[in-house]
Amino acid sequence: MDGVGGTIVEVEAYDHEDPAAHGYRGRTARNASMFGPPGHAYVYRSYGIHWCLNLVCEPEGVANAVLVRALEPTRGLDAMRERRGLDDVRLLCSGPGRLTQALAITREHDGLPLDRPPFELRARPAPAAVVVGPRIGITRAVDLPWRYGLAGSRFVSRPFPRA
DNA sequence: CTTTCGATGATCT
DNA sequence: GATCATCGAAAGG
Repeated sequence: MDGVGGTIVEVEAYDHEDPAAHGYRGRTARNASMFGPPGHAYVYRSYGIHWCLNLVCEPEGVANAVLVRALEPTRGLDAMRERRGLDDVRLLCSGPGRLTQALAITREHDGLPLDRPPFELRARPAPAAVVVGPRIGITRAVDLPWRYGLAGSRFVSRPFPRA
């Protein structure tokens, strides 16, 4: 993504039968890309201020997606700092609205494939240790433990509950 | 440390 | 008219 990026350290799952998901009540103009082919982006405006990035999951035609909530920044740190108006690496991408600002993701990226520029999504070289917990900032299906984080990462948007 | 609250606009009812 | 998968600043302990 334009020379900036990092390692995904926190995501949340949104299933098509999940009352908290945008796709739950069927296809609309906003969530159309959620119903499109897997491996593409679903980007929407949040609270009129922020953008949020989802990775559309299979199967095609079913509204399953994963919200990217935090990255550990690895490339283009200075560009991110400039966009965010911050120096603290820890705060550059530790939140769904923050990482889209740091990466300059907007509605223009909605529906784009994640394996081609400007995106460049790659698999992690080795399996990661993962921690789970309840999702953040939602009002329905609050108890589903569908928030996943990289164990021990200091770059998650908020700490995970202690085991 | 914690809680509260305003910003801001598209989307949905 | 109400809701919202957020953030950051401000105020209170």
